[in-house]
Order: sequence, then C-alpha cells, then structure tokens
Amino acid sequence: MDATKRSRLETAGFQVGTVSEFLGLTPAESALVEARLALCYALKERRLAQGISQSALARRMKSSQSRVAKIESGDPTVSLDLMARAFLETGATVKDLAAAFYNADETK
Amino acid sequence: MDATKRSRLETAGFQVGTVSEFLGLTPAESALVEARLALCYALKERRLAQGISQSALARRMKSSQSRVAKIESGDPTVSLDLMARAFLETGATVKDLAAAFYNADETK
DNA sequence: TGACAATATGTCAGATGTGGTATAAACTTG
DNA sequence: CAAGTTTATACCACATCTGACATATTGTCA
Repeated sequence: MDATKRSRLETAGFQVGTVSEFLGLTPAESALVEARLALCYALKERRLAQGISQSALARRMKSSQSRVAKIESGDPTVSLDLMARAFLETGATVKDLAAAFYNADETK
Repeated sequence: MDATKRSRLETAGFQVGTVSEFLGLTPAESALVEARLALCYALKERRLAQGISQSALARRMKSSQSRVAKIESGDPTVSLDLMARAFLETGATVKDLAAAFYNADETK
C-alpha cells in the first residue's frame, strides 16, 4: 500500500495497519510469507521470460499443471520446498534464489 | 549404508567426487541441496552467536530439541520451510535469508 | 462467434514432514 | 572421576503436502 492511499484512508477514519498485524502474524511468520511471495513472483517471471507454459514446467519438474498454478499463486498448500524446486527447475541458481529473496517487497 | 547416511557423511566433508555426481542428482536437485546446506549452516551460526541452546530455540519456535538438531544437520526429513522458520525465528530477516543463500558454497 | 490453449480451482489417496518422547553420545565443569 | 547440560539419533502417531485428475475459467486467434 502506498503512503498516499494510506493517509487518505487514515484521514477518513480508518486505522490502517500492516497485513501482518491484521492477520496476527509473528515477525517470523510474516517474514516467511514475504519470502514465499517473493519466490512465487520470481518463478512466474522466470517462466514467462522463457515463454513456457505451466504444463511445460510441470513436465520438467515431474509435477502437474494444477500444482504449478498453485505454486505461482502462493497457495498455502504449497511448501517452500516445492516453490524452490520449481524455481531451480527453470534453470535458476542458488544465487538467483538469493536475489529473489533480496528483492522481496517490504512495504506490506 | 543407505543414501541418507551417505549424504549426511558427504555433506559433512567426506566427499570424493562431487556429491551431485555420486548421488546422480540433477542440477536443480543439487542446487536445492546446496541451498539447504547453506541455510542450516547459517542457522547454526546465528544460534551460536546468540548463545542459545537448541532447546531454547525449539521452545521459541514451538518445536522440539530433537527437531532443531535435525534441522541443523540438514536431515532429509526436514523441509526447507522448517529450516526457514527456524532461521527467521532467530530474528533473521528475509534479507538475511537472501544472504545465507548468496554465500552458499559453490565448491561441490 | 467457435475452437483451442493456458490457467485456475476443487478434491483426495498416498507420500512426506512434524512434534513428542526416549535415550544415547558428546561436552562442561567442579 | 561424576553430575549436569547440550546435542544427536531413533521411532511413531498424526498432520501436512503432493501429484493426479476433473472441471471451470480465462485468453487467443481466426
């Protein structure tokens, strides 16, 4: 959320906290959510950059199209392991993984 | 000797060729192993720097000492999720996570 | 518009991961 | 050395994740 929108809402009487606060997440928990999001975005970016479909990626990693869709949408039934596997399966290196996390958005 | 013990020994420094070659891992698989190792080392470093025991960390993250031991030893029954949670529970940020991966050892 | 490809959503049996417990081994420290 | 602490290993009931499948929705293009 950008500062402009936030202050507009707040002057209108809404107390706008962070998503983490709203969901009652601990710092560690929200950091994990942040990391997961960063990773699934980075994955989708890489896949699209390679011009391949979810089905194609699924085949590569011996999974299914539906699971890849869930991975990219940050579905809670998807583990960080599977996200990382998918990401690395696109040819990404561990350094690419590091970069994905490094660029994680902090404005929550 | 099963594959589990073998990989534990090897990641502990007893490798002859590369671990990946010996175990017949794909690039993506070995990258994941690399990432897992980097993370569990970084975790142990952080915990020791804070001077707390495995039990103390376990309490913090609502797990058990035995599980923390497995996390730090890179036990295959431990998910990347749990490793990341433990790491973040030491107060680490997502950027610290990125750094842990960025510094992953490449001599494999 | 219709046909086709891509993506999303729901479900579930089987696979994998988890906390707890027990206990052994490895350190500390007196 | 013994007593206490920390860490490692083994096991298992229960929880969570996964691939596969079915099906719906969305996007594309002629």
